Amino acid sequence: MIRVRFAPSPTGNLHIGGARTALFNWLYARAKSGEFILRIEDTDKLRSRQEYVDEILGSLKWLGFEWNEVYYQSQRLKRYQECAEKLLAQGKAYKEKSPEKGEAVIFKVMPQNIRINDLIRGEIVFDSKAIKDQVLIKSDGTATYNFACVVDDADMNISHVIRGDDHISNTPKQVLLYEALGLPLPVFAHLPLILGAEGGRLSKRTGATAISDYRRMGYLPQALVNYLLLLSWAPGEDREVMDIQEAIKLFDIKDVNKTAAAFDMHKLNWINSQYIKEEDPQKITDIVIPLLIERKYIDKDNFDRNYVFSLVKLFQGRLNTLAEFAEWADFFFTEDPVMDPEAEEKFLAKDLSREFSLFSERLASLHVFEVSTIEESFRQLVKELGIETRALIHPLRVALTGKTIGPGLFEVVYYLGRERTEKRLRRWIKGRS
RNA sequence: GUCCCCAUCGUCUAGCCUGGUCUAGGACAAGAGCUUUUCAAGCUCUCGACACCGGUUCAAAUCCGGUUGGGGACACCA
Repeated sequence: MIRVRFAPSPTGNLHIGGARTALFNWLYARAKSGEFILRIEDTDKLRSRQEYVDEILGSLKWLGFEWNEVYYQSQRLKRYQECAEKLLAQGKAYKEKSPEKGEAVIFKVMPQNIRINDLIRGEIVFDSKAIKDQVLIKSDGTATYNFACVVDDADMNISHVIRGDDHISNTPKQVLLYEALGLPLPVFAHLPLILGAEGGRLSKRTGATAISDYRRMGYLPQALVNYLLLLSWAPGEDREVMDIQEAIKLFDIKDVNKTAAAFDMHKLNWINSQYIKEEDPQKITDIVIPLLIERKYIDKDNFDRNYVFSLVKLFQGRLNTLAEFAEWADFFFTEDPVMDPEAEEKFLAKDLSREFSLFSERLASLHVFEVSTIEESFRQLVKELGIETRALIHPLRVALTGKTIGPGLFEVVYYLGRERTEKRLRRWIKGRS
């Protein structure tokens, strides 16, 4: 039975790198009908925080990575001490007293070559000369990372340790501990790191950090997972946008690349836009409503869901993120549109009182107010005035929305409604009432 | 500094294992065009890479060595 684990430490939020490690573990378990175990590595009492545990668990759930079991290292201290005692008794470890800190248990590293067989990288050989004696139990009685990790992976029957590249140099230390404790070795697979856009470490500057931030920015979890999937792995046949079930069929940890990949926000945005286009507009409405409430565009207890739904359909094809919806559709929710000064200068500097009031009158006299009849009357008007369509359509859009970009004008008029349209036009009509 | 990992378009990658089918394929980005009611979408096209040097071989992106470059690790953090 394949058993893999994801072992975050709750000293920060779940970030892109961690999410990718979780994804590959979870995916491998699913692909091989194995089990995915979650282990919270909270041995550092000072830096671990409950709020981070909550954030990490929440983000994993949001991404869709359900786990079979969950463990907390803080609850297993006795077990680590027990194993340390065993090594002490066998003379493989010793105690060291330091006046400031107290007594620690330290593992004796014997000179030897250590070879590990990595599923992704093949054989790697280390000389233990470069490895110092390792602290197993700190003087506060808690276990160090490398020790707790080995004891846990063995106790939890982890068959494959899939983790980031940055753990390669921990591996020989851990192998030594497995051997000293007489425990069977798991298979190791070290994933290449994810780099920031400029090639360096992933940071706030090079691409936001926490997964919960991506959620807030209006990324769909399926899209984020799909993008992460494509970093250091390719399904072949030039496939890119693919649902997770398809990925489960095609994925194998052996096919993961060795090369680090840079995180590219552009491509994430593109994939997200593809998913937004395909997603059920009802679901998008569900996601977008809290964003609108947050901006006070709608009232939490009293809003027209159907209206929001219609607008979602209007914008769905042109969004990179759902946060953009709140940004671009703002004029549907406010009393007056926020004017873009440049757009105003360009399209509304000229006096269009006559044209605007004529259009306003035509709208008022419409028996049936719908997109097609609005368009008909507009085209008729333009014809009568003998002007170009665009000469009137752009100023109208700016007057109604404050922007030069957005959905089709007739849809805008329709969903704005007769009253609000007329009110917004009136502002630009001089000397008439 | 020591140890380890890595190296194909700006970015993600296919190809590498099992040399010839590679004047290196796809996607994102960028640029141009079509369409058009703006923006976007969509469609078409363009730009653009085997890090370098040497070796093996009839033949190297592919195998070997070195150089350079990038990344990571060297805690009583995880």
